[in-house]
Amino acid sequence: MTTPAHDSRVPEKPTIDGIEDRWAQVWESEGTYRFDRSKTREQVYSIDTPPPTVSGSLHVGHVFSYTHTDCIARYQRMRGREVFYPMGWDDNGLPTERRVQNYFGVRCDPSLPFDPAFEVPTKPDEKKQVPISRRNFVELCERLTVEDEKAFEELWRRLGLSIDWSHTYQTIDARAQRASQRAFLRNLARGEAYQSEAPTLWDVTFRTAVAQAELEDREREGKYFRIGFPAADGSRVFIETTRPELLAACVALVAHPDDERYQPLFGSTVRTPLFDVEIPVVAHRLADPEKGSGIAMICTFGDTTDVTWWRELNLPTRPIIGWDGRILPETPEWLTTDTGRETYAAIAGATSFSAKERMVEALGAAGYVEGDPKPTVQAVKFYEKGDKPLEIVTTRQWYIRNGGRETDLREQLVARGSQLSWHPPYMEARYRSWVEGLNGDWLISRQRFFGVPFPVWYRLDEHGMPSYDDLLLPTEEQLPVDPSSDVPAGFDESQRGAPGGFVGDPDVMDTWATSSLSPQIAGGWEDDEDLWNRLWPFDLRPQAHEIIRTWLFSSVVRAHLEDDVLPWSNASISGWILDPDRKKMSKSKGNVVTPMGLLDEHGADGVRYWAAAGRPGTDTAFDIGQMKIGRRLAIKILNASKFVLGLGAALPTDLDVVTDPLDRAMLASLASVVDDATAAFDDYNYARALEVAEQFFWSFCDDHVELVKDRAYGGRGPEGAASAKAALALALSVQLRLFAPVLPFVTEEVWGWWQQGSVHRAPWPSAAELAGATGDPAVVADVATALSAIRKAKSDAKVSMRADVEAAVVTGDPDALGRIEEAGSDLAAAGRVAHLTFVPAGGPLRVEVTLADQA
RNA sequence: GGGCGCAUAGCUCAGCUGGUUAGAGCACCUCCCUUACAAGGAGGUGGCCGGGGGUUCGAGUCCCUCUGCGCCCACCA
Repeated sequence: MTTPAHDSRVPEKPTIDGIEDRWAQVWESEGTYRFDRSKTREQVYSIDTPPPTVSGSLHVGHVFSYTHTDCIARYQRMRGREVFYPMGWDDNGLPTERRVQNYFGVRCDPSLPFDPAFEVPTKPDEKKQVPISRRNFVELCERLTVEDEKAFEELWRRLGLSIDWSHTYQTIDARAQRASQRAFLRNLARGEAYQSEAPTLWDVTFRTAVAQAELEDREREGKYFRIGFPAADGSRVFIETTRPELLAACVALVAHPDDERYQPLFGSTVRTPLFDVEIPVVAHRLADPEKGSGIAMICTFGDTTDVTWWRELNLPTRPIIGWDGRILPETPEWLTTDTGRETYAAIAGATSFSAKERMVEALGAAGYVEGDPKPTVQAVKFYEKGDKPLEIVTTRQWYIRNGGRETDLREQLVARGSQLSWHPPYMEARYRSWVEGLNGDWLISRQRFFGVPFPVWYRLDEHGMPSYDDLLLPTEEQLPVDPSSDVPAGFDESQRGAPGGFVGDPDVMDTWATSSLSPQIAGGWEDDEDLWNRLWPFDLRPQAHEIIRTWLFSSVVRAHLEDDVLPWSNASISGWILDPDRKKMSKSKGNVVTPMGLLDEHGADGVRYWAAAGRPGTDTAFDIGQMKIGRRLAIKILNASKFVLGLGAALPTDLDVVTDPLDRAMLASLASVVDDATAAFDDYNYARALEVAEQFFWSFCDDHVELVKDRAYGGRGPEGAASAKAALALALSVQLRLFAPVLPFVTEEVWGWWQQGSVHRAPWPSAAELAGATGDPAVVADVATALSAIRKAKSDAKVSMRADVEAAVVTGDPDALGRIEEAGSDLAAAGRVAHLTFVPAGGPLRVEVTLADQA
């Protein structure tokens, strides 16, 4: 009994145009990728899908990396694992806020009351943004993200991601808020979360604190000014600084303890120019004798080194920069002289830029500046999403311990990184160097609006001042809560802000504080224990390399603290898309070439082919050419399948019908391809799996199919035909399944012509199903070589491949000749050779071709 | 300053644990409308495998070093 032979389901003119929408609909209605939650943990393969930032643009980079994960998901599914493949949307946080501001022309002013009748400006004016209440603002955020998420979903479906669309989440939705708040409360209860009033890196544009992981250095041109500080004996101590505007915040001068030039000064004091504040000269190992004059001024705070000095040397705090990045308007109390107070008045309220100009002018006029300013290029810390240098201001913030201050925890987290299987392995180095280089705990609070609020209220004392040690917390059952509208137990709304009452924490969590819980959110942690136990810990975290320090590390921290485990066993790291000029694909280019446009033009399978050809972790050039090749491969699969099935080929129930040596050799060769592809996929190397399958496929089409064509048509009797057709059908079935993870549409299309069900739920091919074919793969290679030689003779003679050959004499070593002779009649038929003879001889394989007279 | 990665045909890249004359696609040249496919097929041109040392019977493949590029990290007065 065999599968029904060729039937009318094979179309006359097959095409790949338009098959994406058709199959996407079938997969949806059939529930092809629906997660079966009756399966146990051992049967499940769970993926912690990266939630894309929906307020960002749809970019070819998305298509690239999400295709990689989909290939793995499809492979695991065919291997028989029940794949949990959810989709999340990262919609909370600053990117959305910024997009809403620009899109609608509004800005959030938390002091305004909610306006139920608010309507967005008809013409957004970026210069004059309309101030609106926090609730109005959040509603606009939600309105816009819904649109963005639709666009992403449409793209993902069109690309053929095998996601279970019944498992989606948003990082702003109630489930994500509940998980974030619950995890935070547990961190708090265990002492892993704490608040602290401390110098914090601060973005003056967004007016929020920024975490170490969100910093980036940017080169900036600056100038060193050489400034003299009057010493007690009337001499001057010269320092060099790029930030003279901070002079009023100077609390000490510092030099290296071994620096003989300055040793006599340690313990003495100098006075700040113009401000006339007496400050000590101190010693610290971090002072670099090679830099500038070897002695530096310490200000509160110019950079993070200042913070270290300030902390370790117990220096006073004299901040002059406010939350808006401007010099504080009030004259500080430590300035006591008239000149000092006048000088300060001249810079009060100024931006640091103009304050610098005014200070340089004043210092110069008073003769404190020596020489001309020296230009320099310095690396300055920026918030990665900001465009003004960060300042350091002292604020009260929430932190989670991440090993930045404790050796034990840090070592545990480094060890977690070693337990994780990295693909490719060298990516672990980025993790380790980041964790080992941490210099503080994880700052998770942001002074923003569209995020998960801290589930915390503070009791107010009789003067209406919050007591930060007296936290009022919700129970886990109450979550999620918004402390700005919800009321703590035992209070009512009238007590908000009143003496003896309460006040809500105004801050929201950093977006990483939520997305670090993506497996918990997607997997139903504490909300759906039944689901959770079938998934946790996850099998795979796919992500990009630039967020190892943020998303990957913070996720490891949360799982380590909560459950003392790794959140997943594997991490696969994708590279970037590069411009043709080897630069990271820019936003502008990404917008010109829209992902949807690429899919329209090259087909989803074509685009996926390009993506899957990029090695794991490797930055890959954006290459339309590869997409065209992929599209051609898909069309070739369609046509080759049409041919095989058009012969009436059907899957054999017993491999004994495959009697011909060439057929058996081809199947044996395919078996080793299956082994290679399987090993590659097990190693998360979709690119290699594709490569070996593709290589086999082209030679299958060019050589094997051509060789057996005549026999399959019945040219040498029914037994030979049956062997050829059975082998072709089996090879087709195996190859369709090999290609299915990368080219889901065309393989499904062909599968539908002759098989039941979806190829994507069919078993991954195994060498075992080809084990009956105990052929010699060398036969394939040798016969192909001989066929090539005959073709070359025709090509050289500039005649058609159909031209008749009078005689072909094959010479070579006896073993090879024996192998070719086994397929001699196929070779003669494919080459149209009248007399094929074999002459054993030394040396490489040769074929002497005598063409028939051309009529 | 420390670390990671990359450097193979004009272009984009394979080359797994070292083993016969180094591969693919694109591009280029020549030819072929052949009944699966002209959105195709056949054949061909093209490479001191970044430079220099070393290990080995044998190195694109391992070691050292240099150069160039990219990225990550670093306390950037």
